[in-house]
This record gives sequence, structure tokens and C-alpha cells, in this order.
Amino acid sequence: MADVNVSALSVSPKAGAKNDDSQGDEGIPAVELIELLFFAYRDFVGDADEHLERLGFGRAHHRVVHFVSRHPGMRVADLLAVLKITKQSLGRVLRELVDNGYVLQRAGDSDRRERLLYVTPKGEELARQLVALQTRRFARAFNECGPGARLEARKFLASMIDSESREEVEGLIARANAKKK
Amino acid sequence: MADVNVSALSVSPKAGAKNDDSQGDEGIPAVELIELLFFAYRDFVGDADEHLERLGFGRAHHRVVHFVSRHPGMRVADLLAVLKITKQSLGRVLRELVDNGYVLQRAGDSDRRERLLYVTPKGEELARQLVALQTRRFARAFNECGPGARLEARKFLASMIDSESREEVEGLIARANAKKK
DNA sequence: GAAAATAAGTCAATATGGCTGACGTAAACG
DNA sequence: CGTTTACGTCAGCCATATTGACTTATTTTC
Repeated sequence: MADVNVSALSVSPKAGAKNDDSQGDEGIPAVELIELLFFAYRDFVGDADEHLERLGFGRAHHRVVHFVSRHPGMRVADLLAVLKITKQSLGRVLRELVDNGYVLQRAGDSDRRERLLYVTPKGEELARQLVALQTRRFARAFNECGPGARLEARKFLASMIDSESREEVEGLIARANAKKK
Repeated sequence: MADVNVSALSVSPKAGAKNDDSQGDEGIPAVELIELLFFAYRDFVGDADEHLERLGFGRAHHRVVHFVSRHPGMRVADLLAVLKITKQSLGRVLRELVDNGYVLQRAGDSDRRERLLYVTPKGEELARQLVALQTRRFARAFNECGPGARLEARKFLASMIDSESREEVEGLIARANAKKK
């Protein structure tokens, strides 16, 4: 990273702050959290990026395979709603995944206009590998942070989501867990 | 988000898991955390995206203004190292920011090949506004999570960063804090 | 002092992943 | 039968990233 003048390497929360509220140093400036989240997310998606690159896929493919794997039989419209992208953007990515045998589409039973989405075994395996990579990162992190951190992180992450979409996301996760048992 | 068949809306950590370790439900599957991080980050950057859009800027501009504001006088090479992008990618973005009076460049004192980067008052104000937006999101989150969460989140986020880059990032943050005092 | 290395900028071509608008087709709804 | 819905697709645009090659200015090295 080059050395932009190395000094003040005191890693602990904050050195010369006027924050001295008895128990815990809660005076961590938000700008630190902003930067840490930026770098953490970059490395987090980096795990998958490497793997995907070898297959000629990108992040867009990742998201599709992931959510289709978690919600087998979901409709194209549902996927669009989750990803919040346009039909046209999804189109190319979905076509590539179908062409390469990672995803398949079947007309809906009750409504044959619907193209229900499923991952093939190949797609399921890809999704599994990608989850495994990122799971490893979480495992390492919680291993360092000690017990309780996992639950705390879950609460924290959920709280960072827009309050308007939080319930939708929690519902989505709950339904996926229910399906896959 | 459409209704992909609403059922099993049990939001609590995990319903039918075999995880019954006395005290805490630490059995939160990593896939939940993966998805929560995805949605949390999307909303997190969304805050800034809206604001930037009105100025005709994108995320790339955000990152540049942010880091230059935090590290006044940093060299172009340093910025490239932090952002891990190429000189060519940075080029356009930097030019636009300079042309619009958000960033200025000055030749280095000791080495006049260097173009040291500084934000103008206008750039500083933009950086401040963007930090304020994201700070608000963190504040809301910790308000919900209760005391201690801030410190926990800081540890968690730092632990999510690649171990090889963690020290660099911590050093970067420490140096920025030291500078701005 | 000449040669080499370094910091930065730039040109050109390319890829990815978004976007809008317009239009088509099949199926369901009423 | 006409309208709406679900999906797909064509065409074009934009932002952000990439690689490779080259220039300029300056510092360092021999």
C-alpha cells in the first residue's frame, strides 16, 4: 500500500479522544466503520470473484445462482424484485447461465406464462462452493471475535438495512430456510 | 418484493436447528449473514449514491473524494494502492473532480514529479455530507442494537478483512485519525 | 553528466453490468 | 374478445473497470 508516512499505529479504538465514559470506549468514529465496511465488503465479494472469473462469470451471475439456489422455483419477476435490476439486465446473465447449464426454466403449473427458475445440480454445486468460500470468511472472523459475535453481527447487519426493506429481507431469509429445511 | 409464497415468517435466528447449546443461539447459518451483508451494503452505498447522482458523480468519485479528504496530500500512487484500481481508471474520475473544483493537485515539495492530492473546501464539504449520511445509518443501527454493539461491529468488520491487508487498513485509519486530530 | 528508474498522464480498445425505450408473444383474466 | 400480465428481446447509452503502449517530467544511480 506504499507508505504514506507511517505513524500513530495505535490500533485500539481511539487514542486521543475526549471520550471517557467509564465502561466501554464507544467513541469509535463512524468514519472508521465506514472504511472498515468498505474494505470488508471488498474482500468479502473478492472471495467469490476469483472463483467466478475462472468460469467466465461475474458478480451478476453469482447473485442469480445464489438466489435461485436458495429459492428454487422462483419466478423471474421475483428475482428482479430481489435484485432490484431491470429485466434487460437480468436477461443476458440469465441466458448465459441457462446456456451453460447452471440454471433451468420451466413453465409454471398453474400459470404457464411464468418461467420458474431452478438451478441444475451443476448450478447447485456452484452456489454451494461460493457460499462455502464466504462462510469460511465469516468463520474466521467470529473465531477472532469470540462467542456471541455471530449473533451480534446478525443483529448489526439486519439493522443496517433500510427499515422499509428489512421485513422483506427477513421474510426472504426465513422462507429460504424453511424450504431447504 | 412480490410474494413468493409467504410462509414461515419466524424471524428469530433459527427455527428447526439441532443447535441447542445452553445459552445462546449461535447457530445462525452463514448463508443468512451472507445475504444480510449483501443487502446491508447495498443500502449503505445507496445513501451516497442518491446524493452523488445529483452532482453527476458516481461511486468512483465518492471513493476518491473520501480518501483524499481523509488523507490530504496523498500521492496518486497511494490512492491507486488504496482503491486497488488502475491509473487509467482513476484518470477520468480524478480529472472530473479537478475540473469541477472538488480536488486539486500540487507538485510535491521534495519530489516535484509527485502530484499531491487535496480536496478543496467544496470537496471537503461533499466528503463531509457523504460521511454524515452513512454515519446516520450506523447511528440508527447501533441505536437498535444497544450499547456495546458499536465496538462489537468494529471488531467484526475488521475481522472480515483479509488478514494480509488488515494491518494496512488499520494503519490507514490510524494515520487519518492522527492527521485530522 | 548520461542512463535508468519513477510518478504521473494519456490514447486506444475492450469488457461488464447497469440503464431506458420500444416492441413482441403467449397466456390469463374478465 | 379485449386487456393485462409475464417474459423476452432488440437497440442504444452510460459508468466503471480492464490491458497495453507511449509520453513527459523529474529524480536517482552509476
